Amino acid sequence: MALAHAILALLSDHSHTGYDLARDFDGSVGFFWKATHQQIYRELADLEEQGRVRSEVMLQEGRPNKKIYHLTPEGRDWLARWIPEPCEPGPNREDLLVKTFAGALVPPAALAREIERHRVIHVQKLAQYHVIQQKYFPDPAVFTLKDRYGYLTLRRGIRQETEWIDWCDEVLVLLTAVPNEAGPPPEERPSVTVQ
Amino acid sequence: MALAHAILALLSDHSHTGYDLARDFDGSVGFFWKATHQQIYRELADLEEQGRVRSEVMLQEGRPNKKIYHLTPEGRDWLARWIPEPCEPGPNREDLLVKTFAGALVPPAALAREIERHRVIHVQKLAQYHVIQQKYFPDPAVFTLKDRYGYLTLRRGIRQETEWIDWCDEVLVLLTAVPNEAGPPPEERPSVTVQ
DNA sequence: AGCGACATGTAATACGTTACATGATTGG
DNA sequence: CCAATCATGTAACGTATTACATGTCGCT
Repeated sequence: MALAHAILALLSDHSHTGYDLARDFDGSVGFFWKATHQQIYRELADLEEQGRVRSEVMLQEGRPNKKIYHLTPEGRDWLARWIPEPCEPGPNREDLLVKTFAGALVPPAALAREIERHRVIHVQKLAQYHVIQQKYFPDPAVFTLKDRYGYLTLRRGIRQETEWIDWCDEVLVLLTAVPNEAGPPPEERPSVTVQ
Repeated sequence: MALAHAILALLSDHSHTGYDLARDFDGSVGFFWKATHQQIYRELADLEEQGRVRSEVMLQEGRPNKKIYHLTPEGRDWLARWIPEPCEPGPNREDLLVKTFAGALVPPAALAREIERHRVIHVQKLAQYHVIQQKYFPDPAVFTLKDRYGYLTLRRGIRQETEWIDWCDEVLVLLTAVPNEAGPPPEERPSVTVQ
C-alpha cells in the first residue's frame, strides 16, 4: 500500500490537488512512482477518512472547483515512522527485456528496431531530467537541507536513463556483430556519461 | 498481460514446470520479471486453454507429480509476433525513492541506515549475477547466436545493480556531508565499476 | 521433532487499468 | 469547430498479493 506513502511524500513538500498529484506522478517524479488519477482520487478519499490528509475546497469560476489536500500532523507522523522501516526493492517488470530474452525467435533487425525506439525514449527522458536539474539544482554545493532529497531522487532518474541508453548501445553492438543478419550498421551515436 | 509473454519466453528456451518458473522468476531472471507461483499456475492454465503451451504429467514417487509445460508452435508464433510490436518502458515503483524524497522528515542517519541496507542487498545481487556470468557466459567472443540474448538480459541486471550501488554511495556522501546531523562518517567502500 | 525444499493448487482481498461521465475555457 | 487543458468523479474489469491447504523427503 505504498501509493499512500508516495502521495503523502508529495504532500509533505506542499499541498496539491488530486489533479496536480496525477500530473506530477506522470512527470517529474514519474521515474519512481506512477499512478492514474483514479487511483489517486480513491486513495485521497481513503487517506482523508483515516485523518492523514485534509482538504479545503477552493471555489473557482469558469472551471471546476479545486480540492486542495494537505498533510495533517497524524499523516506526517505516519509517513515519518514508515521511513526507517525496512522495505524491499520494488518489482521489476520490463517488456523490453522479455523481448530481448526471447530475441532468438525473430530476425536481429526486428529486435534492434524496438531497442532503437526505446533508446530514443530514454534519451528524451534524460534530457527532461537534465532540464529539471539545471532549473532547480544548478549548484549542489549550496543546497538547503530540504533540497537535498529532491535532488537525490532526480539523480537516480538521471542515472537510470543513462544506464538504459548504455545498455541499448551494448545490445545494438552485439546484434549488429553479425552484419548479414542484422541489416546495415547503426549510425554513429554520441556516448553518454552521467553528468 | 505481459506475464504470459514472460512465461512463454522462458519456455522458448526449454520446458519448465510451474514450480521451476516460479523459482526462475525469483532468481536469475527476477531482475526483469517477478511473479508468485499462484500467478504462474493460473497463467499456465489459461495459456494451455488457449493452446499456447501444452503439458505432460511426469509421474514421480514420493513427491508430487510434475506437470512439464512446453511451448506449442502457436505459442511460439504468438510470442514472435509480439516482439516487434512497440511497447512502453515498464512502471517504476520504488519505496526507497519515496523514502528518500520524504527524507527531510527524519534524521539523516535514519534514512542512511535504510540506504545502507539496500546497498548490501544490491551488492549481493550483483555478486550473484557475476557468478552467473562467469558460469554461463565466460567469453563474449564465442557466443552462439542463441546465447547472446540471455547474456544481454544478464548485462542489464549487472548494470542495474551497479547503478543502484553507485546511487546509494552518492546518497550516503550527501547525507553525511553535514556530519553533526548525520552521525559518524561512513566506512571506506570500494568503488564499483561495470565489468 | 521441526524446518526447508519439492510440487500443486483454491479463495479472498487489495490494487491497478480502462472506460464512462460531466462541463467550461483556451488556442489553433 | 475541434482538440487540449483543467478538474473531479463512478463503475467494471483484470491483475497481483496474501493466506490457506496438502503431503513427502531429507537434513539437523
